[in-house]
Amino acid sequence: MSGKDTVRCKIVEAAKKRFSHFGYGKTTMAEVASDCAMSPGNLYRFFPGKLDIAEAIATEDFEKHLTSLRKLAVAPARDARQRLHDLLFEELRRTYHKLEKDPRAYEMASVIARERPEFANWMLATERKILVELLEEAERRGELSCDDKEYVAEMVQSATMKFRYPQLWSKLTLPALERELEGVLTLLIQGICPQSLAHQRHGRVTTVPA
Amino acid sequence: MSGKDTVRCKIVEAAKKRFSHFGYGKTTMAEVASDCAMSPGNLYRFFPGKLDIAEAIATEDFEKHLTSLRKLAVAPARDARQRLHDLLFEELRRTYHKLEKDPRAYEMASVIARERPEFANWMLATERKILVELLEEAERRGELSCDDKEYVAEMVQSATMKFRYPQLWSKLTLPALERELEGVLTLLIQGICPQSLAHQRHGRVTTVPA
DNA sequence: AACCTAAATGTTCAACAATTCGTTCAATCT
DNA sequence: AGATTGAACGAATTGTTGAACATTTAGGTT
Repeated sequence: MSGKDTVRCKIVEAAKKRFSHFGYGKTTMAEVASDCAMSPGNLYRFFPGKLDIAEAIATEDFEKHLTSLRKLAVAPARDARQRLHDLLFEELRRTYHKLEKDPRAYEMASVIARERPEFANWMLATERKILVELLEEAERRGELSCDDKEYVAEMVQSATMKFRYPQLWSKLTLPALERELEGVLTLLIQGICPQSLAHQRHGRVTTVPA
Repeated sequence: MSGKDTVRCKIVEAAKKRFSHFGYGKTTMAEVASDCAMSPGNLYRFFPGKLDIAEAIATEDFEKHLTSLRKLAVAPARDARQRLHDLLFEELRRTYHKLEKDPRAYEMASVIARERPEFANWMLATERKILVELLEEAERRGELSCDDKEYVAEMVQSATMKFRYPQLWSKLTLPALERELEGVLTLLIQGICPQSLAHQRHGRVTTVPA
């Protein structure tokens, strides 16, 4: 996205340090500017505003996250259920730990979510594409089949909403959240009624019971 | 719960009018008291505090809701999927319309949720009992079977969290929410992979594919 | 001309003051 | 004695004001 040592990148780095150390609200444009040895006004030649710097940081972080999700979605050694498990748990743990370790991240997340709802939508839609990839790969391998994968992916996201920004919606601990996610995942894969006890054993899912 | 024209009931009725007309925050204890032709101090012989009056109103309302949910959970003419559908949709529509029609209700809901988290937990647990009833009834009828019904009920609630206080977590319209809930419900009942295309047709669920 | 600065501007925010309101309780009434 | 009152207290809320801040822009520098 942004070249290595461009001015733009310098600004993002400076802001990253300030934001994570003092928080978004307590960081002034003047401080970020002086860290880059420039005047506050000059920042506006590179970013439309303060929020856009925060968005750039969030985007950079999210892109990193995405590549690891993409790997999990099509991992050769794991079956469909395991891959979905890996994906959802990676998501849960990443955001949980991020918000756990510094409450500054929480502040940034809520400011962006409030002021730039379209950004959150973009992230959701991007991750949905990965879910679709997972479903397509599963079909290719004959693990499961469903016709409208975009729709199914959307519903999976809807059902796992609670685990996306965990501490925004509940005060549950990570183990409690993991237990719930495991349960929801099982429901999503198998339905409420375990159709075939044999297949259920190893969580294997087939298109048509043998 | 509370007899018809007791003093306690008079207070609740007066508060109900004030709260829904002016909002919880803009209603003073003095006003409620004067509506009941008594002094502010006397209210405290009947309620520990202002929040407890709001809680009494919410409880009364919730109890009404509960009886209609209980009927839906064991309706004789409908199969398990339909009953779960009815239950979840009733829940969604009720709260959506309640918060739609007067934004005062929204204020009350969030004050209670913030100040009295145990109340929200109690509501969730009470509704979960109804879900368990539904599952037990389904097993009796041979519609589906699962061993730990308390656990399954908890997971169903977890997966449908988004639809419980709709406008608290998204700006979606009612039709959009209904479409999503329908999709999540299907996933929960059938799992991602439709095991038997024949059974899937009418959304019928059986314990073991014939 | 491209790049940057620094002062100007209008908005946001925090600290403080004033007021209102929930709650208590000593006094009053029945 | 038990029920009720209403003045009194402190917590919370509101209103206000001044400083701090994000953003703009008129200039200066190379």
